[in-house]
Order: sequence, then C-alpha cells, then structure tokens
Amino acid sequence: MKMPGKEDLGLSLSLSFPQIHHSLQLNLKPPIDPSPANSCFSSGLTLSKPSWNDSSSPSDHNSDAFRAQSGSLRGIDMNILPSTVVCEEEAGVSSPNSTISSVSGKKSERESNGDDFEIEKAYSRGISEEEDGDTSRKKLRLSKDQSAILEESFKEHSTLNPRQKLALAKQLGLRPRQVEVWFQNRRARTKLKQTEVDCEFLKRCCENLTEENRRLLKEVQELRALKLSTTQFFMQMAPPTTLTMCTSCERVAVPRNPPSTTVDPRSPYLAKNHDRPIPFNLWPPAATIVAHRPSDTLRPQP
DNA sequence: CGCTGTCAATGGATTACATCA
DNA sequence: TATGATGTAATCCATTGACAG
Repeated sequence: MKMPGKEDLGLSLSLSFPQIHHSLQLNLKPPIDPSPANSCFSSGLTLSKPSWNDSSSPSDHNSDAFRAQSGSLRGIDMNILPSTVVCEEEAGVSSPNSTISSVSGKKSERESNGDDFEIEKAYSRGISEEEDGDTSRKKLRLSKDQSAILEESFKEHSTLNPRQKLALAKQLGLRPRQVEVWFQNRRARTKLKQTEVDCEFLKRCCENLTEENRRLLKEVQELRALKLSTTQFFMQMAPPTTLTMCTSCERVAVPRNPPSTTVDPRSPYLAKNHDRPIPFNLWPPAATIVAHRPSDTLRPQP
C-alpha cells in the first residue's frame, strides 16, 4: 500500500511551443506500466501508477498463464519449498492482514515475525543442506518460466497486494518475499528505463529549443538591418529642413540662408520681411520613427 | 583471471494508518 | 472528543554480493 509520498508532490514540467507539438509532463510518480497502452511518449509524458492495491481477488493469477509449470534452477531447484511453507502460505491467503502478509516490510519486522521467519529459516536450511553450508548470500536466479510468469503479471499490475503476492508465490513455488522483491526490482528497472527515455526526450526538446532560439535571433538581426536601411533611405529622400511661417500673412518665410532646393524663394506663398516667423517642421516627431540611432543627430530639431 | 553487467537480496528511510493514553 | 506518541505495514531507494559472459 503505497501512500502518496514525496514522489507525488506533483513535480511536473510542461514544455509547449508552436513548432514542437509536445506537452511534456514529467510526473515523477513511481511508475509505471510498461505496456504500450501506458507508454507516455506517444502523447507527451505522463507517468501514472496503476492502482492495483485493492483487495480484489487474485483470480488473474489463476489464469492459464499462471498455470504454466515452473522449471528447475541451475543446480538448485528453488521451486521446491519445505512442505510446511506451502501450508502456512495457504493459511495466510485467507487474511491479507495475517502474519503471512507481513512478509513485506522492514527486515527486522519480517524477521521478528514468527511464521515468516520460520519460512525463511526453513528455506535457508534447504539451500544450505544442498550447498556446502556457506551462509553467505547466494544468487538464486529465477527460471525463465518463473520470470515469464512474473513478467506477465507485472504487465497487468506493477504492484501486488498481499493476497496476490501469496497466490503468485504459490503458483511459482517461490517465497512471497521473493515475489515481492522481484516486483520491487522490476519497478526499479522500469523506472530506470523510463528515466532514460525521459532524459532522451528532454535532450531532444532542448536541442530543438536551442535551434529555434538561434533561428529567431538571426531573424531579429535581419529585421533590424532592414529597418535601418529603410530609415536611411527615407532620410535621403527628404532632407531635414526648417521652414517658418508668417503669422500675419500665413505664408512660408524665406530663410536667411535657405537650403538650395527646399522652397523656391519666388513662390507667392513665401512671406518676406516679417518679424515673427513661426518655425514648423515637415517631419513627424523623431521618436515615432527611429530612436537611439546615430542618424537621429541629422534630424531637425523643433 | 579480471572486468563488467545483471539481478536477487538487504538495510534504511519514509509514509499512511491504527491504536492508545 | 481532540491530540500526540507509538506501532505496524507497505513501499521505495541505494547498495551489496553472486554469477554469467
């Protein structure tokens, strides 16, 4: 019974941008059903933990797949348990909260549990009698059939409740603790694989974003260059000048040193010898066109 | 024969829940 | 009745050790 813990804090990462149609969610929960139906990368990344911790009947494990015969191990047939083990496990099936179900948990608690500790001791005796009495930890590899059956079960449910664990253990001729450990390690492997896939995906996202950023920067530079050349073009077409208008006759006054080509001094619209010329500017306010450019110094001042 | 990868197993930590004072 | 302390069960995680290639 895994409770919402530190992994359920909702640590998520969302990436969305127009050209990469991904919405990435890294929900770092303990995963992970490895079945294609739950593959998270087809539509983003969403790792979800299947809920299989209810007390539903372990009938799934009574299917034909679970009736497959388990084979013997190399050297040691670890599928053969002391007969008392099976009897005690059968007794435990009826109550998920019985002593049998407490095979899981802290080692000290497991060992302090009488029945299960006896199971472990009986199993250890069986091994040691067949071996040379070495008490060190032996590698007891599961058979291919056992692994296949466990794998099939894992595809359906990545976690086991006590009853299912016991049923599967009985089916495979393993100790419940072994089934538990197998699922635990299997979840770890799945999570590791998923992490690798996530990293690869994020790496690709990063590369795409870097490329996009590079492209946008280049585009900005091009637009700035285009804007600068356009401004300079218009400034050449209409050189800056300052004209004055007579307030009384409302004619443009002749500058004392008129620019060569601005206004014809003989124009009837030009006022002569008026005292209070009002300057006006043909150019719009400078700030509305270009700001902070060296060419601004060429702009006529109001 | 040493190296490396795989995998079962271990020990510690964490969490939720139940019980009790 | 509310609350904090304690125990229990389940799980995760890092690591260990055996073993095969």
